[in-house]
Amino acid sequence: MSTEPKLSFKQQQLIVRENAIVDATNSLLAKKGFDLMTMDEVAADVGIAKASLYKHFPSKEALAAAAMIRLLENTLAFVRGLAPDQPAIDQLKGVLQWALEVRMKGGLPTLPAENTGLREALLNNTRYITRLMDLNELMGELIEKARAQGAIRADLPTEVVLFTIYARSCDPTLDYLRTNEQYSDEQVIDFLLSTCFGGLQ
Amino acid sequence: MSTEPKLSFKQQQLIVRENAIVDATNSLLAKKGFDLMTMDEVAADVGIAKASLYKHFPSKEALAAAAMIRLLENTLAFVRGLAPDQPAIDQLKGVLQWALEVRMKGGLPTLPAENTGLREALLNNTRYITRLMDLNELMGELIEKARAQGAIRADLPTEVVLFTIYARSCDPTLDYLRTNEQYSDEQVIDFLLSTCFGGLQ
DNA sequence: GTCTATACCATGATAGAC
DNA sequence: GTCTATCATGGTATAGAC
Repeated sequence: MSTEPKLSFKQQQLIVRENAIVDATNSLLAKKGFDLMTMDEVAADVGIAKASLYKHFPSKEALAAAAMIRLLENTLAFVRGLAPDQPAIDQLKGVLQWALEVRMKGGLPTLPAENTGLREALLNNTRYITRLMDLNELMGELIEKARAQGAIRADLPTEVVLFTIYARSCDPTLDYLRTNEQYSDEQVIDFLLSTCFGGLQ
Repeated sequence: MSTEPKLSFKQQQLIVRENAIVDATNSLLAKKGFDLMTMDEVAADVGIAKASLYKHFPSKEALAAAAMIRLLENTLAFVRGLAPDQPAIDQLKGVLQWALEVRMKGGLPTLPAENTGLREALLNNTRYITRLMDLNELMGELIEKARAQGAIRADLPTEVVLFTIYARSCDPTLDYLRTNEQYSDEQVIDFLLSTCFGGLQ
């Protein structure tokens, strides 16, 4: 993004360190969720003392929000990088597939769960909300384009389609099918994609 | 179920009290989730002291399990009461619709969230597991019948269909659409049912 | 079996030396 | 900015009187 060439060594070090912290947070958040993740664990995972964590991030909420914001920005970058001449419906499928692949590799679900302390914190985080609204707008345009092209049912409001795709990216079915070890990761993703867009019937 | 006619007054009182406790647990569990629900809240909601709670249920996990088991047993009763001559696909839709209506009225989602302390406790609760396996079997039979009748895609394993329906009964889309207040409860349920079985396309 | 009061512990957050 | 050591809070669970 920024093109300033000269960051002091100390500044670079700081960025690397903070990335490592967010990485650990990301992983723990995906594995245990916000409420069950402890700051002790994050610190231990990064290999620093807990007090040092608080020099970088003022609270558990802020730390988790940083991880969620990074995910959202990656998602935005992916959506902006989609081939614009591709059929809109294929672009939408590509977004969901990408989100599911991220989750398979230990990433976070796109949306925060409802019953978690994190949700309220995120709603008060303007940076997060801004990114989310940007994503909603981009996705909304794709959905309307796909509908105009006859690839999405006309009786479904844009909003319903949008939430349905978001929800599918967090679908617990992924975890259930994976613990079975009966299907490959690719198959599981195919199942989720095809049931989301094509339905069960 | 049991047909013994004579329960002492004290025993009846006990049952009523425990039902009230499970009611409160159910409601709080639906609203805040397992980790954020506190025993103080449950006690306050019922109108008894926290210590009294522990005379009825030995732990928070056991209390939450009781609520989940009651939900499972209600679900089983509903499935067993379905008209057997109805097309299997309609019976499946009926189950999902019923589960969504329960949730709308402040009930619990059918499955526990992954990242919650409750999940592990439930996996060690034989009573819960037994009920869950019973339900899985009944639903599995319905799914296979529906597939034989050509109403379910032949390329989807029974397991995938089963989990997809379960997951849909816990779908966060319901909450998101409801906070919008743009659609009636019936409309929201219709959206969820039709996207689940019919897909987005 | 209900209450009040409390033990006990996990965990988010800080103090203060280096 | 990192550490060790500590505080403060809140929440599960229990003791003991009635």
